[in-house]
Amino acid sequence: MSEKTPDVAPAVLRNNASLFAALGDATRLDLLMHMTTGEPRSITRLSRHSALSRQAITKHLRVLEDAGLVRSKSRGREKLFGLEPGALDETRHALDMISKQWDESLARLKAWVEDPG
Amino acid sequence: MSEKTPDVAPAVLRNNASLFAALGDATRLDLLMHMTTGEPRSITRLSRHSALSRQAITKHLRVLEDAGLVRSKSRGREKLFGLEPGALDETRHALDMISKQWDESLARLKAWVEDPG
DNA sequence: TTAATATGCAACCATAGGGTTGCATATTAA
DNA sequence: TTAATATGCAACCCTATGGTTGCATATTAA
Repeated sequence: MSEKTPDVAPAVLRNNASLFAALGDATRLDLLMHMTTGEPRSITRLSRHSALSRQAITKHLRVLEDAGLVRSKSRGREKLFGLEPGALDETRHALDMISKQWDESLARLKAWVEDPG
Repeated sequence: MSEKTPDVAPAVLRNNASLFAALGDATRLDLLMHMTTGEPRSITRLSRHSALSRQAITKHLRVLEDAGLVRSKSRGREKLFGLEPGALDETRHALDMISKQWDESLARLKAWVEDPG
């Protein structure tokens, strides 16, 4: 740490690892997108969009729920999944922060960046 | 697809899966944060911050590079890694998009959201 | 009551992911 | 030329992850 820049954007980002990991799967992103429209859906219904088994979808939904991206509610024999409000806010904020640091850092290193090879 | 809402925010997000996956690891987030300060660093230097072996760090750096988050340049016997400008922009944009959809969707379902359990 | 539907649970499988160590090779410093 | 430094490559290991199938159980519809 001998830089002139103080260590902003510290451990913050690190805490988002599991959230990013949850987003790091195409099937789960598909599920999220389907949920981005209309009312909460049952597991069976969400499974219809996919070629995967219901169990596979169930597991993915659990990952999303653990990551706090999704919330579930049991209604009768079915379990409805919907989006968790504000779940992405924190992550977006973290990304904005690091992105800002990024730009500042790069501005200082313009010369190297422009002649990388 | 019998909803009244058209399927916006389509495959876009899906394409970011590998990028999110790359961000979904604490070690890699640490590396990124270290790179967010100062000039490009060699593998050995980046390894010093961690308890992991140089090889482990090398692998992580490769993942970051494949995801387009980082760029490397060989200088003499060492390989320097630095941030890839604008790498996060696309992702941030995708997140903003889905987040917007999210909010709209949730607004429509306020009743359910307010009484989840 | 009976049949159909929606899940949950558990056992299993194969592969990808994260780490390590040892050895070879290219640069740079003495 | 020799020694030290920075990487690359490859073989292994163990565990997590993503999927499957079969069976049990709770609800709802006939």
